[in-house]
Amino acid sequence: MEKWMLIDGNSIAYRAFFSMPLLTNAAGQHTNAVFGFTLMLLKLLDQEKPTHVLVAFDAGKITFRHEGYTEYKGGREKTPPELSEQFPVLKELLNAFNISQFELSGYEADDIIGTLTRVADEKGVSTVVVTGDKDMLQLASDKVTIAVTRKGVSEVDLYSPEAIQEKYGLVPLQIIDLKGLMGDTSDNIPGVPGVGEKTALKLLHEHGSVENVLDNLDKLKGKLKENIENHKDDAIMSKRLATIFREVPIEQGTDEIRYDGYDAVKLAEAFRKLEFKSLIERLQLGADAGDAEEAAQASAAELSIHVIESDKDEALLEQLLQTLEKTDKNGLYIESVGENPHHAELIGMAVAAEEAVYALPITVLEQPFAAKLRDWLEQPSKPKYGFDLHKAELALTWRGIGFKGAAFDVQLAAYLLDPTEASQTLSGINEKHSLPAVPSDDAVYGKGAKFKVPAAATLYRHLALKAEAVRRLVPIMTEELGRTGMSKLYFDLEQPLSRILAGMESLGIKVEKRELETLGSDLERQLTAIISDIYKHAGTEFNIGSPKQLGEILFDKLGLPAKKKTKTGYSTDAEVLEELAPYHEIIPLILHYRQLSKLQSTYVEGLLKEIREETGKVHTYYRQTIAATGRLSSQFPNLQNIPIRLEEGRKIRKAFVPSEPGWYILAADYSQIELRVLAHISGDANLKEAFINDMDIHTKTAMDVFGVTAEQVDSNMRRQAKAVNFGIVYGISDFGLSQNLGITRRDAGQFIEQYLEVFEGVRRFMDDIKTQARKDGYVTTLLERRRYLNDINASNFNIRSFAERTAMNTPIQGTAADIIKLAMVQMDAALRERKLKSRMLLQVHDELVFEVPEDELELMKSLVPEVMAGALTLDVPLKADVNYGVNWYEAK
DNA sequence: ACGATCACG
DNA sequence: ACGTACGTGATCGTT
Repeated sequence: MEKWMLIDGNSIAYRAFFSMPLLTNAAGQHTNAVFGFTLMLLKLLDQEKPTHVLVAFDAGKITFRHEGYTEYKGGREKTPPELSEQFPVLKELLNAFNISQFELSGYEADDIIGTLTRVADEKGVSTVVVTGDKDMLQLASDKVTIAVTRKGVSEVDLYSPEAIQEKYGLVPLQIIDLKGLMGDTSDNIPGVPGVGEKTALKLLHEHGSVENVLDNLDKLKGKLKENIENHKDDAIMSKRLATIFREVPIEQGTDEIRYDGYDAVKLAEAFRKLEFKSLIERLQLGADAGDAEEAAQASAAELSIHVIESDKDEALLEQLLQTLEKTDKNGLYIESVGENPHHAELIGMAVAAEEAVYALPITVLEQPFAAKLRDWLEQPSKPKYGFDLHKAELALTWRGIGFKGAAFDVQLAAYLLDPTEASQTLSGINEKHSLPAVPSDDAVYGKGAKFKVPAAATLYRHLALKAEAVRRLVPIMTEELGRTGMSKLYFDLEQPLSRILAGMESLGIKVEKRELETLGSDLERQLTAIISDIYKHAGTEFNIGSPKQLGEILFDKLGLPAKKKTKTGYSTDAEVLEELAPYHEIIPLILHYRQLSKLQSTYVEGLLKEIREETGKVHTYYRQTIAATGRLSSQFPNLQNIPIRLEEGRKIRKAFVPSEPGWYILAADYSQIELRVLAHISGDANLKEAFINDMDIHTKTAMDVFGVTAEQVDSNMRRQAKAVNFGIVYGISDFGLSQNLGITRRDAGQFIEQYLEVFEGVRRFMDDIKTQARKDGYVTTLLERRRYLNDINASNFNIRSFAERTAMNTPIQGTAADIIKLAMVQMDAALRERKLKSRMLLQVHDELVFEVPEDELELMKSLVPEVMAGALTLDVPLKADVNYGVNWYEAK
């Protein structure tokens, strides 16, 4: 027997919102309407046991009811942003429930439900309609019952036609007449003034319908008669407005709203995100929310853990290897201590295979009896499923142990699924999926100064739990990547790239110690001179590097005007100092001091510390799971921020040299990749044309914005146009541009307006991407990389504006990141295929750096830009410029 | 541990 | 009216 449940989504969400206190989760997302909705849903699913469920939503603001009565729903307060931000969340949650949703442009939820109840009546299917709106009572029939929420949302009153008769003395269709007479302030339906529920009911009991009341006006008298006479048309129109339209063109069959129960894993994940702990418990959706350690012990107890410590355990090892032979499903966890994998100490590993987990200290791998396990690690054909295999591979490599055959990395997958998720720990990912708890690393090892490797047994148990968690997470995350359209991005791009990055990092780049030392002593001399000069001007010695002391000297002692303040005191940043330059001779000295001491401490001393004694190389660590846009980041040392803009700093690049005598450094960088990407994704005809003709984009922008010819563009106009282009990429605001150019907000605003008039496709993109972000709660890049924007519907202007700029910037910056990553994978393949000796060393967001032997120079000069430009075909050409020299400085 | 500052794209 | 450009990491001084 079919049983349908049709829910008026907007109405219930509204009721829930106003009946619950404002709840928020840790991410600042309001959740009260979603919570109330869920309580109602769980209760009614249990009570009614429907076989089919549909939640209908209103779509858009304009419905057919507005035709002829534009004020419909006019007086209504705007939906509070705290509520509207919950709709995307609610819709996502309904997906986790496996409940169908429907909305149709131009119609309200009422009409969709009205249409389906008509179908239900025709088919004779027993149906319950859930709403907060008594208007819907007009749909009641012997098959259709209306559940109207009462006080909050979890209690409902059920109305059958009999119940309506009993309460109002009306048949269901007369509810429309009731509304026609009394009106409805919330929908701005006027009705007749002075007629409320009581009078309307009396009139209807006597005359039956609005029309009959109007035909029998002579039977009325006094003020009532006068009011109805004067508002005849209003009454007729109000009745029309209150009538639910039951002929909505719904195409799909009702089979599509079948409800077969929720997906516990998805639902648990959704509840966890929303922090509905009580509901997780109530539905027994996962591990108890109790003590993590306790839970870990409980799950560890169920887990059979075998420790392999010496050749006495050879039988266990054999058992592990046999299991690995039998099945490709495994979970590998390799533990290292320390942030820098090039220096990390490996302390142990665990492999989960089928029902058992095997844990061992890394030293075992170096013993002869474990040679086969080492082979397994080194075999590309033996798939490994792990967590942060990139780091593991590097740490193993430094220990002389090879690693090949990475098949899936839970950390990398988690990053793609939500690149902004702060907790990229295995424990966090595990918890998010409501799997048996794994204690956090902090809990086991302690953090910061308290870090300590625990006793062997504790360590093995922890590693075993992590390996087991990996094994369980792999299929879940593989499925999630598929569901979010990111399988290709993961398997064809990010995963291959992680191997390539590990290779680049192990290779390292040579840095001339002598060159840095020479630069350093030069800086030292200059700094000594500047420091004493500064002391002279200040009349006292102080720590110039202390913003606090500097502020006191400048603003208190020397009496310079303070411009900006920070949380802790005066701001003394370069922007402030530059404004102060005309007031005192000390200012340029301080700016110069800052510049030189930065070079000295970060780039000379800092870099020297990173050079490996044995090889003279530095080995950066590219992190693939940090940047929210999909870019890489670089650490220990950061080789993505080596100075270039000022000549003094640029000299640092002279120290970066090829590792083989007679070779060259070759650097290729994309030309205007972000604006080219913008041209493609916005489809702006003008911007596309500019790149198709390979014009100087800033000059072209200046021509269009200022309305002049190429010859008339002076350097200042070009500079301003360049700033506008930057602004566009960042998600423009007039204030931001005015700051950058030192002009008024008005002027900046006019610039932007001028720009958007000429580049109208860009304007459309900016508008569309924000709308789409509000609807979906995330934005994507060309390769479907995703970034969630939780704040896109925030009520706080600042927070929301930030999210909007992010919505505009992320597809641009992120697509550019996609493209250079593609180029890296293709370049790696090209070097292998052609068996070239040249090596890819560095990536700096839009630039790739290689070391190249002389006999490959000519080839590489054409190959690299060719591969980079051809990495992805867009509607505009991509372009890469190439340079080379005996060091990185000369490759310009 | 955190904020201010400044290096890069 | 609200007050900001997007994305990172290293170093220093202060708490």
